[in-house]
Amino acid sequence: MMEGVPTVSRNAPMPATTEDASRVDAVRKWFHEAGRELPWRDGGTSPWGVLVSEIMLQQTPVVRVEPVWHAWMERWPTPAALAASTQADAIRAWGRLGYPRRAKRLWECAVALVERHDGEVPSTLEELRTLPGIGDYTAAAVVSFAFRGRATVLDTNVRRVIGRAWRGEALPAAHQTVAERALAASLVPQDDEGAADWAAASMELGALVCTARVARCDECPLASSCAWLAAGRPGLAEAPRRTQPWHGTDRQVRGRIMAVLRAASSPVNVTGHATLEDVEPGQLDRCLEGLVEDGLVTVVSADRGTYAL
DNA sequence: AACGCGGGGGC
DNA sequence: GCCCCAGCGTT
Repeated sequence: MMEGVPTVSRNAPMPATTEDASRVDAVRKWFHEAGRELPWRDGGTSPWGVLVSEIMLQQTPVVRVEPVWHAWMERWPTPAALAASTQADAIRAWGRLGYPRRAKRLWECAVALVERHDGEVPSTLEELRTLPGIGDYTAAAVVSFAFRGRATVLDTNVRRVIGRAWRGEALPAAHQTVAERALAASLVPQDDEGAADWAAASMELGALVCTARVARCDECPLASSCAWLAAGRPGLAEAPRRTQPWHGTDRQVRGRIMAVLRAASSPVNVTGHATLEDVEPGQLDRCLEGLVEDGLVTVVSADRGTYAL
C-alpha cells in the first residue's frame, strides 16, 4: 500500500457527518410544521394511490394533479380496476395533464401489476424499476412514500436543495453526477421511517422554499448553514434556462389532436376537422404518424383518414 | 449525453 | 411572455 493513498474506494458510501445529520433534522422539523397536507400523503392512501400520484406528478405541478388524482382513484381504486378498462379511457381520464404517454404507461403498468404481481404494487426498487413508466426517481418515491422504506429519493427539488445548501450551487446541472448521487445517498437517515421522512421533507423544502428562481431564504431552516446563501446566492441569473418553444410546434399540434380525439366517442376525420384547419397538412400528417407510432392513436380507416384513441 | 414529449399557473 | 414543474424512454 502506497503512502498517502486513501485506502477507501472512491465509490464507497460516504457517511454523513454529525453536521449533516443536524441539517437533515432541521429540514424534517420544518416539514412537520410547514409541510402541506396532500391527499396522497394521507396515511390511508394505498401504494397504488401513491404510484398514481407519482406518475401524474412527473413534470406536472401539484395543483393541477390533485383533482385528476381524486377522480382517477374514485374510478380505478386498484390496479385490477384500471387494467380492466381500456387504454383509451385512461387517456381520456388523464385529461389535460400533459404527456399522455404517461397515461398509456400507467395503464400498461396496471396490466403488468395484474399479470406479474397479482394486482399488487411491489415494494422493492428492483421490481418497481421494471414497470412501465417507472424510472429511478419514481421507484425510490414509491418505496419511500408508499412503503416507508429507505431509498435515495432524488428529484429536481432535492437536487436543488442539496446543490445549494451543501454544494453552494444555484441550480442543478442537466444530468445527475456520481458525486451528487453519493452525497444524496449519504444524507439519507439510516432508519426506514427517518429516511422516508427526509425524502418528503427535502422535496417539500424545494417545492415551497428553496424554489428555482425566487428562493425564500428567510423562511429556510438551513439558512444559517447554507453554502449558497453564505456565498451571496451566486449564479442564479447566469444559469441556463430550459424554456422550450411552444406555439406552432409539433408538441402543440400533437396536444391539439389528442384533445380532439379525447372528446370524441367515435372515430374522427382528423385531417378534415374544423379545429385543426390552421395546421399545415404536412405537419398534421407528421404529428398523426408520430402519435400512431407512439401507440397513443389508432388508425381506424386510412382511406377516410379517420383516427381514434 | 441529448432529445422529444403537454400544458398551465406564477412571476 | 418567460420559466418551471415529484421524469421517462429512446437514440
